[in-house]
Amino acid sequence: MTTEQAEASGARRGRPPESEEQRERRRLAISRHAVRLFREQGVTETTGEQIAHAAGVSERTLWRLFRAKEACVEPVLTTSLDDFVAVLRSWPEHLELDEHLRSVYAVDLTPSDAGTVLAVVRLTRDEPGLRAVWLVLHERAEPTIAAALATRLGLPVDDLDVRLRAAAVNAALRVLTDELAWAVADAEVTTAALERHRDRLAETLRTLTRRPGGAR
Amino acid sequence: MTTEQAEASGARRGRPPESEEQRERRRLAISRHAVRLFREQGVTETTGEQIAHAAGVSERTLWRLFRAKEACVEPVLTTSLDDFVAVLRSWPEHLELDEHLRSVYAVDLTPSDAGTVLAVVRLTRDEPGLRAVWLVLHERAEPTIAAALATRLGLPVDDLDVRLRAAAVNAALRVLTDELAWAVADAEVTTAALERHRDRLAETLRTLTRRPGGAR
DNA sequence: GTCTTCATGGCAGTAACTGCCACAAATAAG
DNA sequence: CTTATTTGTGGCAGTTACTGCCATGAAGAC
Repeated sequence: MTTEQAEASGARRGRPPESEEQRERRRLAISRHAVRLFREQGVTETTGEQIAHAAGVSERTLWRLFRAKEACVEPVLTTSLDDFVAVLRSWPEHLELDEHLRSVYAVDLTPSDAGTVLAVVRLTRDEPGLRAVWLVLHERAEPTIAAALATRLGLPVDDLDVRLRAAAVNAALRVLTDELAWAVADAEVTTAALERHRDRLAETLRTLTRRPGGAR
Repeated sequence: MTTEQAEASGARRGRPPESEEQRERRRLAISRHAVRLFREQGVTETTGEQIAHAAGVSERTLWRLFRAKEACVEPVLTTSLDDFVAVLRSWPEHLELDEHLRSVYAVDLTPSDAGTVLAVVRLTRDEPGLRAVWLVLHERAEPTIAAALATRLGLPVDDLDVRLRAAAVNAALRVLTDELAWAVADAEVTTAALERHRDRLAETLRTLTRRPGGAR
């Protein structure tokens, strides 16, 4: 039996590959260790060996899970973006985005990780490598934002207007998350701060996501 | 005479430091070599040693001028952003931004470098390191954009609304430049393509930069 | 049990930088 | 001109961030 046939029929024979979710969970666990070390001693002062050791994994597998040292913060940072994207996906037809946001977007960030995410965002100000990761992650989320807007506006996903709106939404999310990160500084993340953040976001997105022509 | 006194009085004593413009010109010259090599053989296949040798400089001084291999494309890429920022700075009070753009923004890009810049932008699609540089450069231009908008709107530069608009303008510029880069592909950059680009940019920025309240 | 596939860790190697130092270049003062 | 002073340059050693290769263990199907 050739390999192609084995793949064609669902007949799997050896050890099954690790599930995507499991892999992501492992990456997230390592990511937390990396973030802690980066906060404690700075990025350049933290070596890959230290991260690997702290996470209880060999340096070799660390480089298999992350292409670069700075990429170790990706899983923590994406929790924030994923939450926002999830809200977009659940956007019902009969609501404007700002209304939907105010109703379901309780926290913008998984509460348990909110402080950690915002701490990393603050780190990105002085660590150029981390800033680059933050920006790349944001841009990576843009097609998903565009997809949501496209269905909403009844336009193709690659429509230029859709992409421009998605980029604007994305930029607003970035600026406001930065603002939130520095507003809370190193203090505890309060519900009030998160609500203020959510309301500002809703207000900004309201004008960006309206259907052209005004009336529904 | 102590050092502080020497600095306080303008009495300089040794070899004068290189001017900022001269340094930038040298960086740009090296940048063109790096871009050529990156296009010919890919980023990972190009070593710092090759770039340094091609530019006629030692590897040591290459690393003094650029913090990382990927940063070698910065000077070429910034020519494009600088042109746009220059237009913003010359924005007169009596015009809307789209009108101003259509009147002075002849090419968006220094003609001599337009093709090179757009080639690098296309490279950023598959080279994550270069994409990160492109995004970081864009964000670095944001405060300048915000400053122009702030004077225009009569608001402080750190005002949140100003920063949000600047980010949106910035995002639009990025999306449209990407679009232009792929529209022209590897063909010669035509005037028609550049005009279409400029008009789309003007159209998009029109709504983003209007003074609130409608009437002038 | 065997066979197959997948993940890990170790080890060697390369490339990307950094620190240090000696030297050349450029200018002012004597 | 010589001397003193400051700045840029190149060479070399050293560290760190990775990559390729291989042997080994783990997790299933048969």
